[in-house]
Amino acid sequence: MKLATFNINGVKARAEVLGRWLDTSAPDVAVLQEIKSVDEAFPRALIEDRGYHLETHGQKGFNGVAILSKLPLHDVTRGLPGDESDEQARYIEADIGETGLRVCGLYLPNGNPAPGPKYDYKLSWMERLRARAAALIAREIPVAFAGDYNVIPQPEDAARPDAWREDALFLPQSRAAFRRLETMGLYDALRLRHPEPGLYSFWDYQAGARPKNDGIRIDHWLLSPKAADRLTDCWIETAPRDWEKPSDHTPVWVELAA
DNA sequence: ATGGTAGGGGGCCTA
Repeated sequence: MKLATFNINGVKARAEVLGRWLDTSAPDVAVLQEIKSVDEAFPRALIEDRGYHLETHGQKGFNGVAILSKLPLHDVTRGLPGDESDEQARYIEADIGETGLRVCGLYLPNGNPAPGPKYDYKLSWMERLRARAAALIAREIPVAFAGDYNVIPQPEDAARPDAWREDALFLPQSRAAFRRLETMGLYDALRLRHPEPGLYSFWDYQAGARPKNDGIRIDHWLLSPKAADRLTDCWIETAPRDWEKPSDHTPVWVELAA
């Protein structure tokens, strides 16, 4: 079973890219971030006409996540538990068919400028994610947390780490919170298979970042022990970043044994 | 040190 995470940066602006990607790469499951659409305006036919089940958690203007799957989606949860006052649409969970796998799609807050209230929100959101992960890991089921974490875990995850030293994506507290997810028993799938530097999932639209390969790795799959046991491969699909009218992110994949 | 690009919504915010 092949699963991908893809920050598409606007589902309506990305209809052509998304359709082409589903047709050619054919994920069994995909989580999408930054759909930037309310649920009623989501172009469902784009997904459903290709044989996918679809669950969305959108809001007006920005943020918004979705999960699509060839197998039916069960027990869908919208919103990250832990703060009833949080109205930002950044999190969705669902069980995949009868596989026993639970997939969590997340769009972690950017956090800039730091310090400030946006950075405080990022760190508190990461603490809520840690608590949610602990609750799901305690069930001893395979769980996969995938999405745009807006965290550069290590210097080798950026072409120019020094340019990010003061950025919320690379500040020590952000990296420590990400490491905390790993030390509690979640595995960074890409690093289980690929220790080499220079693997990126995001290139800014500005300043020719893509042709210069001035990228960062911020889209991740974190796997619970039982999900990591099923991992057979993990890779970054760079081609869609070079298609016409691309997202600034590109898909990151895992293959899990059924 | 600045500005460079993109999407969405509506005359600016977020990234």
